[in-house]
Amino acid sequence: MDVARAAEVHASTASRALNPETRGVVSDETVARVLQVAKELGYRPHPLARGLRTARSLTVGIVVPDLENPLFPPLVRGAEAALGEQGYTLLIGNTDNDAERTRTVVATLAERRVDGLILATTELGGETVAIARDLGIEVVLVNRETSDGSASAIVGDDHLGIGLAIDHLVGLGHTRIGHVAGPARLSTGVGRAVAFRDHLARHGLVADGMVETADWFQVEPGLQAAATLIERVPELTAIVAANDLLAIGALRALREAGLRVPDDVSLTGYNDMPFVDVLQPPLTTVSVPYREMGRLAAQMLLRRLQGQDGEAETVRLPPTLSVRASTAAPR
Amino acid sequence: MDVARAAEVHASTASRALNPETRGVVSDETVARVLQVAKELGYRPHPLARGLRTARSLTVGIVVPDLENPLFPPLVRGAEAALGEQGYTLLIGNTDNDAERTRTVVATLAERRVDGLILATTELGGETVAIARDLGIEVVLVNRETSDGSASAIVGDDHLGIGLAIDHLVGLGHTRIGHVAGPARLSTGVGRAVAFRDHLARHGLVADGMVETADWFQVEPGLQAAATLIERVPELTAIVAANDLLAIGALRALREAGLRVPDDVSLTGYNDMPFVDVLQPPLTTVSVPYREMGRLAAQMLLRRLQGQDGEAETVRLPPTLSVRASTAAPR
DNA sequence: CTGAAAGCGCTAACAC
DNA sequence: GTGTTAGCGCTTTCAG
Repeated sequence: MDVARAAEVHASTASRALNPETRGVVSDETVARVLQVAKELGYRPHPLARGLRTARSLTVGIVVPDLENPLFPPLVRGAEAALGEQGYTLLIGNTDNDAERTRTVVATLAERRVDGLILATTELGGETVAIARDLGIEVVLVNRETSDGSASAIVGDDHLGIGLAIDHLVGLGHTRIGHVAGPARLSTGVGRAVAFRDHLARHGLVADGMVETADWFQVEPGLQAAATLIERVPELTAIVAANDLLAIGALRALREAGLRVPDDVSLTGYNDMPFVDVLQPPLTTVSVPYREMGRLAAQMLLRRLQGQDGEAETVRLPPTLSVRASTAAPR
Repeated sequence: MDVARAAEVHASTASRALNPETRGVVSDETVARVLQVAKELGYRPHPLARGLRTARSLTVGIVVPDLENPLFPPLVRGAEAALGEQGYTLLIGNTDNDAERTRTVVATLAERRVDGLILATTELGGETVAIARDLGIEVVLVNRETSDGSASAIVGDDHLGIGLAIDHLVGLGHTRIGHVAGPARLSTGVGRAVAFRDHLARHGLVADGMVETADWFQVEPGLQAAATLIERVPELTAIVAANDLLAIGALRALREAGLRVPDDVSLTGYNDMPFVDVLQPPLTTVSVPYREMGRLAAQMLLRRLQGQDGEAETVRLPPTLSVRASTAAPR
């Protein structure tokens, strides 16, 4: 260590002076000299060497199924910002929704000795979580949770979000409200469908026969499901879609059926994806604070890494409703 | 190294057997035994230790201005895929378009000893490139280039892309074509405006007075610029927007002016952002292969890291035209 | 073809 | 408060 030589101290003393944690042990004078010299020499610590010694890489991995799905970038961005503040760097892995790739990606990140892992993958048993745990890697889930709640998670409060949409529609006077649900194998699909039924019941409305399930969170399945729904229940005046892509599909189905939005049928989405505000009509949708979720997930992970392990906790962030022009009072 | 012990060879022999590059030096029999044992023991090499010794981290950083801009995720994803295939991992840094943050992010990644850097930041002198070079880090630019062409870059061929849009419109019979240009301080803004003039000239059409510049690649500035343009040139029958957001703004401006798309005025965008195909009308736009660009940037970087430095080269990828319903023959 | 020895840059345990 | 010593896990000379 050339800094040590230049400051005329031993390498270990220099190391202690450079590290805020151990700095207290060194005399103020020495600390000052070392820092001074380090600055002059433009000293940059070598994280690989440090990591080799301390078994901590100051590195966190984030695993997403599909970065091109507009839901994930804000998550990644929020996490990156929070981690950067604490001197951590973010490694990214994309799994293409493939279980096999998920395993490889997690294995790669584990091999890289990430200190922690933020998992945003969708269809994933507790399996991956267990693997990570075995390797001694802290895990925080984001936008999903394990069924047994054994892992810490940051999720949006879907029950509340669907409630916002329904309250809004009921407030406008709608009583025949349908739901284009997401796939039953995804927790978001099921959860929102359950919430839909709960909230209708709360308002004394019937949900039977008002739900049609799309088998994928995509435009085309949304179109299909919505078409089936409006054919079966022609008297409905509003549709709550389980996400924005399904809503876009529903919008098309309605248009193809000769129905106008919102004049004939009101429509709501979920997620507030970029540019749903420029659709025709601009979509009323539930806005989920994804960036904040990424941020919180990172912070929770860091807290756990800094020792305060404690119980696994699940934070459920409240969404808000972005009211736009796709909803109106029924005729 | 427990693998070595179990295989009853020296650690260095095991190391040689495990490394494909040096494997030839070891007897086939020994190689087989070591690989066998390594497999049984589930041996995973420790990249930090290796990196410490070899001064290579098998890590690449990507710097983007704003991951939430839909242009960047495909870039990152393409890069991640290509790097993963070669055993490299991707570190991500977001700069919020801030020069100061760009410096810190690059510094952090450099400190992490990334082997190479993919830079997708927009407004950036050769400064960052120079810094990285000084630190001995290979750099490849993506979606931008330095003015002097000193750094390797993968970019879209904007001149060709604008040509596709104009040829399409001219082919439909349009002769009075306007341009909503992007900001003059961005290379994409200027480049596309120049291309617009070139291609009109090629078709013997006049560009004078047909260009209006938006001062930001956003919906609102697009609306303003388009409004000004159609007021000044009411006889125009088509607008080429310099990007999709500007096109969405133009769509609104046209609608507000009581003009229908494509009946009264045809409209084209640029980038083929997610969901412009679900606009009303679906937008005809120039589709840029961003994922492919990310992929190529990563591959070019890897090639340079593997020694074949050579000259800096700029690859200009041809875009394609996605013809949708926002363009039609003039009345 | 294989073993021995050294060292990448840093930090932790142990002296003094 | 500071120096000494050792070692993280791996690769790379250098011998033999």
